[in-house]
Order: sequence, then C-alpha cells, then structure tokens
Amino acid sequence: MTVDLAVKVEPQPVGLAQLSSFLKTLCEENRMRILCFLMQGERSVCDLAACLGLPQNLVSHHLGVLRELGLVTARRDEHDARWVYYSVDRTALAQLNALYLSFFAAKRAEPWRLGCGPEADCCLKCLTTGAC
Amino acid sequence: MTVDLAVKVEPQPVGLAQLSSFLKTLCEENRMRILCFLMQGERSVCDLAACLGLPQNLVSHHLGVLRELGLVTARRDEHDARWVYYSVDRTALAQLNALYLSFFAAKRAEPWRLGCGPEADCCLKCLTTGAC
DNA sequence: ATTGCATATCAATGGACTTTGATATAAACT
DNA sequence: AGTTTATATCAAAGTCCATTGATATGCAAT
Repeated sequence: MTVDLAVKVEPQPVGLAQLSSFLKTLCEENRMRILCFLMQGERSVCDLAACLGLPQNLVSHHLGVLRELGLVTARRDEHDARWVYYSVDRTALAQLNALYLSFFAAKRAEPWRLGCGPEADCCLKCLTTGAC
Repeated sequence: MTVDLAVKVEPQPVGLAQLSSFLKTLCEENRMRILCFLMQGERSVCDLAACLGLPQNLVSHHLGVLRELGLVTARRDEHDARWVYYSVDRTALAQLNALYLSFFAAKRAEPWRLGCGPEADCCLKCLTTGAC
C-alpha cells in the first residue's frame, strides 16, 4: 500500500510572503480609504487629509507605506513645487490582484478527501511509523 | 461656474470595515499557510501543526480566528470525538473575493482628472471659500 | 525679508496581536 | 483505573504598528 505524500507537502508557498506584505498594507482602514480616493484620480496630501479628516502627517505616512510597496506613485506639481500628487499604479494593482486570486480564488478549493485522522485512508501515524 | 463636489465625497465606504477585518485575518502568514492546506481538504489541528512545524495551541488559535470570521468550519470525527476537522467555507470565500474585487479591481481605477491643487480646475480654496 | 503653506521626518505613546508555556477538558486506549 | 492523545483556553511576554506632537525643509506669496 502506497501512501500519497502530496497532501503533506505544503501547497502554494511561492509568493506567500509577498502577498502577506501586500495584505498587511491593504488591511488598514485609512489606507483603504486613501486608495479608494486615489482610484478616482490624483490627489495631494493635504487634500486627502481634508477629505478624510486625518492629520497631514498621518496621511503622508500612509502614502509612504503605499509607495514603498509600489502601489502608488508620486508626482510634483509643475507650477507649484510644494504640491505632490499621488495616484495608484494600475499595473501594480493588477499584479497584486492576480497574486491574490492565485491564493484565494474559490475554484482552488476543490472537492477534497480527508487527509488525516481516524476516518482517513492514511493518518499521521502512517507517515511517521509506516504502520496502518 | 459650478464646482463638481462628487470627487470630494468619500467613495466606497460600504463594506470597508468588513473587508478590513477579512484582510487583517488573511495577511497573517501562518493563517495563509493554514488556508492553503485547507483548500486541499479537511485537516485536523495536530496534522496541520505537524505539517506546518507549529505548536498545536498556536494552530488552534489561528483556526479559531479563521472560524470567527466564518472562513472555516469545524467538524468532529464520528468515530473518535477527539479529532476535529477544519475546512474552508467556500461560500464565504467566494463572498470575500467578491468584496475584495469590489474595492480593488483594477478596472475601478479609471482615467482620472486632477481633483485639487494649483493644476486643477477647482481646489480646496474653491470649496471652502467659494473663490476662484 | 518675512510670513504662510505643503510635505516629510522623528521620537514617543498606546494598543493590538502573535507567540510561548502551562494547564484544562474530554475522549480513547491498555 | 491509569495513561496517552487531541484540542482548547489562559496568562505573560514580546513585537509590530498606527497615531500624535513637534519639528524640519522647501517653496510661494506679500
């Protein structure tokens, strides 16, 4: 009797750390609100701060986090160099979504069989001792 | 000259808190690894702990977090009531993905115009003072 | 020159959460 | 009955991160 070890091998480890970093950034509510605004168009820091009711330095901080992950880009005003306009990088966003779906797309969860325990064909003891 | 206030209204506030909670749960690497296993089939706690190289109580904790959000469900073994099998709730997963895409689908980021600043047709001062 | 504005940075605080170790519970085995 | 096994819970420790306040920089306006 051969034991199927495939189910014991960790699935989808590639890109896991990267996706985790992205989700850690996306899950923050203020960053989500910022992103929702930026999806509609370019916005300056102080404008976002005013719209969101947040202090300027906090918005600047969150924008820095978003920019570090490449999700947003910054552009300086041509006529008044004090203003910086942020916008979403749509290519990065599309790549992020592809990575997200490669992990969490519902179709990945296919009909399964039990991989361990008394009800299963093979259990932990099978694999460690070779018994069963 | 009429001022378009639409861009000043916060977009997509509905479901934001819920999606934030989901993403806060998903972004944890060990929970991601657990979910990847559960996408392949039902798994017991100790089996997951062995496969992931994590202490049993830690896996139990993460499974509890995932269950609180309705992302996984638990089932007790019929013949040996000590074993509990966890699996992903595919309906909940599909709903989560729909919510995710309603926020972050790249197509939501359409070509934009500048909403504020010296380069824009209207700026913060326009809206506060009515000037410009 | 001086004042005001937009943005970024820094240190400190506070809270939330992961991890660990110990323990509890409940069931199966000998 | 006593021992092992599977799971859950609890408290403590440590870590990470959002938030705040103060400050620095650089530019524009008067």
